[in-house]
Amino acid sequence: MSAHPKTIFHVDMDAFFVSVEELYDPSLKGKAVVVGGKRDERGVVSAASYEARKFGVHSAMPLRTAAKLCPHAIFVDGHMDRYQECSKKVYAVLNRFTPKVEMASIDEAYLDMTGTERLFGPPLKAAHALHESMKTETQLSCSIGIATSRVVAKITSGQAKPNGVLWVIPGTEAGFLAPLDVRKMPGIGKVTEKRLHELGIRKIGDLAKLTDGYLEEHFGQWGTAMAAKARGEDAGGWFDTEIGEDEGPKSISHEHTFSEDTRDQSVLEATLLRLSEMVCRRLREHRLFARTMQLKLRYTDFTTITRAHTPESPTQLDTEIYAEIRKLFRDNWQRGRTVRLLGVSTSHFEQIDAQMPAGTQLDLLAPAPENNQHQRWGQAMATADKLRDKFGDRSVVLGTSLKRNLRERIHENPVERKKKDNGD
DNA sequence: TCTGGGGTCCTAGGACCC
DNA sequence: TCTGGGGTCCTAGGACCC
Repeated sequence: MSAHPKTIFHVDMDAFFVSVEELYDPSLKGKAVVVGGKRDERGVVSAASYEARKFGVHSAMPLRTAAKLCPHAIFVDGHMDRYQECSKKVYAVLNRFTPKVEMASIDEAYLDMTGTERLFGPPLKAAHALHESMKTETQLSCSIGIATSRVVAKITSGQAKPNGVLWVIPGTEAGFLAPLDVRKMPGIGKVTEKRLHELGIRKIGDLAKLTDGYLEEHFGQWGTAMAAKARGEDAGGWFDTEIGEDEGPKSISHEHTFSEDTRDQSVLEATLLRLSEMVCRRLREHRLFARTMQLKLRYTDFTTITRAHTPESPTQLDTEIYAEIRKLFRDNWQRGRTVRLLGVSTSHFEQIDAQMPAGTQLDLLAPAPENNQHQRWGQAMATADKLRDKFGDRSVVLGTSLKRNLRERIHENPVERKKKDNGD
């Protein structure tokens, strides 16, 4: 332990999706509520109220299972836009306590509160003030874990749930962690838990006792990191990074599970077009250009494949991304085999500053003749995005001439175009 | 019980280069 | 010509998280 331990808060919203739904429909309060879809739909539970949890319902459980366990539960669809809105309000509250905030997901955040004593007093006092502000300003309750590392803070907030504040006094980390099941450790899931159990390791304390050598032998690099975490240290990887650096997304994806499996090529390709458009729209919102495009394909029997391609030049154009995705699909789909899910993912981003005078950076990305086209299409798509924002996704479809044009470009053979670009 | 959708990180192998 | 070793990029799959 260093001479000046850090003070890390992990703030975790209680039953976030359910609580937000209750804000919109107060009659849900105190009832068994399941967020994620209708009781007879294909899908899983996104969140369950504490009342529903009493019946064994938990997130990631199939909706139909939840309906059997808790027949009187109220099933509601998720509303990501609402959760996103509330998440922003949560962030605003946190940001008043320290600029070193990092949203780890839509409903949880890490705060580096080191050195804020003069402003907010000792950790517990600061945490209670934060807890109070959160309640009054968002009408939502949270739990707060306080510790000297991210790992321990995260585990602590879990122990504090619901609606609690818990502080692990510096120096007592190992003792606090020792009696907990290994499963409580972030990063240890079903599979690793089973492997640890087979080795007779059940508690975090068991883990902390083992030598680095033993763990590395069985789990590689991950093993030594686990041992350090069991002692309460943020050992390498993401946990070791400073709090508050916003790095932007590393991948952007959309996927869709059909309500009924299909082998209809036109349906499958229309879905891929839609997913490509959704992905591209978000690329443009983030002003990102992607190099790697990945297709995900899940058959009825749940076997899943991913196929990726990384061309030289990055893009954010629907036409180009769809053309790649469709090629990957046609090359890899076993024709006639029914499909359960399709997904489109992009990664390997390069950011191109929109303020830059037109034609400087872009020249590097596309050969001269293609370049103007490129820019015009970029502008056209951005305009379409704006229209959709104004009038809604459903009501505004690409105009017919634009659409025809789009179709023509999609049907261009991408391989032929590439050859031309290279001057072959 | 018949298994969503959005992400992150890690591993392992092959290609390719020096 | 009978083969080393390291680094980097790419791909595929999988564990894990909310």
